[in-house]
Amino acid sequence: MEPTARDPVRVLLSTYLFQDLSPAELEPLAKSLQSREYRRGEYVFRAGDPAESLFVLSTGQVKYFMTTVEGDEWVLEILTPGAVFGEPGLFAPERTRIVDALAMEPSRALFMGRGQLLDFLQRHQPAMMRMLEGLATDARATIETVTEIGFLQIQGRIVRKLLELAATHGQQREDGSVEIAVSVSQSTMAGLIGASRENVNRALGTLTAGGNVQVFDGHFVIADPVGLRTKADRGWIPLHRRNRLAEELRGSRPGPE
Amino acid sequence: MEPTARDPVRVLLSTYLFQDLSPAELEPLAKSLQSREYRRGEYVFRAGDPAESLFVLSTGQVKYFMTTVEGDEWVLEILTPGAVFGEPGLFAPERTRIVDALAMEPSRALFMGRGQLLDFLQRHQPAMMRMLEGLATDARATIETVTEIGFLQIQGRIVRKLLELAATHGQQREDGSVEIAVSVSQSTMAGLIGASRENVNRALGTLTAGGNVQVFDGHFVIADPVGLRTKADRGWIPLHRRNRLAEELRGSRPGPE
DNA sequence: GTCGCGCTGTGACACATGACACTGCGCCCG
DNA sequence: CGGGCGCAGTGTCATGTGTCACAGCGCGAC
Repeated sequence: MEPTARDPVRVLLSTYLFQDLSPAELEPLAKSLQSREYRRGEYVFRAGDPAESLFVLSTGQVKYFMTTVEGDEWVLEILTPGAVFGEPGLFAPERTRIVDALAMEPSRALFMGRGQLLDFLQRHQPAMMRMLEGLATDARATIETVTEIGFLQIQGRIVRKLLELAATHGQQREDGSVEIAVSVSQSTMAGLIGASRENVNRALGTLTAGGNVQVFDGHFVIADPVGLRTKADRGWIPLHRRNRLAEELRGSRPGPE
Repeated sequence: MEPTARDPVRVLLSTYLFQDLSPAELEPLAKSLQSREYRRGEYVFRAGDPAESLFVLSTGQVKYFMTTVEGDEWVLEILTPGAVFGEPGLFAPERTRIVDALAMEPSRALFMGRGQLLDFLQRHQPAMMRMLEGLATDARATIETVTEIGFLQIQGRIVRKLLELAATHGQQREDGSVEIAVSVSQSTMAGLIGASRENVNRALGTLTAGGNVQVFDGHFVIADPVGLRTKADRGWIPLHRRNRLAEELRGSRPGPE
C-alpha cells in the first residue's frame, strides 16, 4: 500500500469532493474518519441496506452494480482509489441503498456518517458546491448512458464504454496507445453495457481483429484511440454533439436561455 | 389559468424544492423572478445552450428529452406544473444543457439566474437539503431506468412506465381506476421507453385487450391498477425488491453498514 | 370542400441479440 | 497429481424488435 493511501488527508484531497480544501481544513474531518478493509468478494454495502455513510475508496477496486433476481447484473461503475461513493443514498428520502458495492480486490475505504458529512458541507461552501456538482454530473452521465443503451448496438456501446474508461482510467503509453488501468473481464464489460457475455466476446473479437483494441490479461489497451473515436461517432449517435451544426437552424429565440 | 399559477409564491410552494419554506421567506425570491410564456412547439431550451437559469413550470406541459442526429428522441420526463427543471445543467462544470425542453402545450415558466439560486440556497438550508435530495433522487431514478431498459422487454417497460406515470400524475376515479393526467401519445410513449412506435402500439393492444388499460383521446386510464402491478413483477424484474428475502442469506457482515 | 398532416392500426420481413451447449485453458487447492 | 472453477471462445437456433410500407381517420388551413 502506497504511503498516500495511509494518510486520510491525502486521500480526501485526491477526491473531486474535497479537492478545493486546504489540508488544514481537512485535518479535523480526517481525524474523525473511520476506515475499514474489505476482502476480495466482500460487500461494502448491498441494496436494501440503510444508507448511513459516505465512502471514499483509498485502495483497491470496487464494483458498483444492480442485481436482478435472475442474477443478471448491471454494472454502473468500476470504482478506483479516490472515488467517492454512496452519496445518492444519503440524500434520497428513503435513505436506503439501491445498488450493491462489492470489493473486487482487497480494498480499503474511509467512511463518515451522514451527520458528519452534512455538518462539514454546511461549513465549507466549496465542498457543498462540489457535492452539487458531483450529483448533477452523475445524473447527466446516467442520462447519456440511457440514450446510448437505447440507440446503439453492442459494438457501438463497447466502443463508447472503452473511450469512457480510457478517459477516467486511461494511461498513455509511449507508442501512443492507451492502457485502461482497471481490470475488466468480458463478463463485467457485458454488465457495463447491458449485453450478453457471448456477444461482447464476439464484438470484441472484431474490434481486436480491426486492430483498434488489444487485450492483455484482463485489461484493455486501445491501440488506436483516434481510429476508435471516429468509429464511435459514425452511424450511431453523436448525441448533442450536433449542436454546433444545429445553431443556424434555430433562428432567433427570445428568452432567458 | 388558475389563480395559483398567477401567484409566484404559490407556485414555488408547490415545488419539492421550496415546499419547506414559509411564504414570507419566499416573498423576496418570488419578487425577483422572471416569467415567460411559451407557445406550443416552442423550446424552453435546447441541448447545447448555455445553462444559466433554473426553471419552474407554472402552467402547461413540457417534454424533456434528448435527440439523436437521426431524429429519434429519448423522452426523459413529461413535466407538469410545479416541476422544477434545469438544475443539473446549472451545477455541472460545463454549464451547458444536454437535453431539450419543449413546450407541448401553451406553457408558462418562472425562472431565476444561477447566482440568485445559489445565493438563496446558501441562506436557506432546507432548500439546500431539498436540492441535494432532488439531484440524488434524479440520479437514482435514472439508474433504475437504465436497468429496466436493459432487462425488460417492451411490454414490461410499458407497464413500469404506466405505473410510474400513475404514481406522479395519476388521478383516482370513483370506480377504482386511475387516470393519467398528462397527454401521452403512443410516439412519446415510445420515446419514454426506448422502443419503436409500432411495437408500442402492439404491446398496448394486448394490454387493452387484457382489460388492464384503456385509452381515451390521448391519455391512459389504468383500469386495473392491482392487476397491472402484479404484471410488472412477474417474470421480468423485481429489481431490489428482493432484498427482504435476501436478508437471511447474507449472514453476519461486520462493518459500517 | 379538399388538401395536408399527425396519430393510430397492421402486415411482412430482415436481423441483431439472447439462450443454450460445449470446448479449452489457466489456476488454485486438496 | 486430479478435480473444480472462473474465464474466454464458438457454433446453432429461436425470437423480440426495428424497419418499411400502407391504410384509415380526425382536424385544421386555405
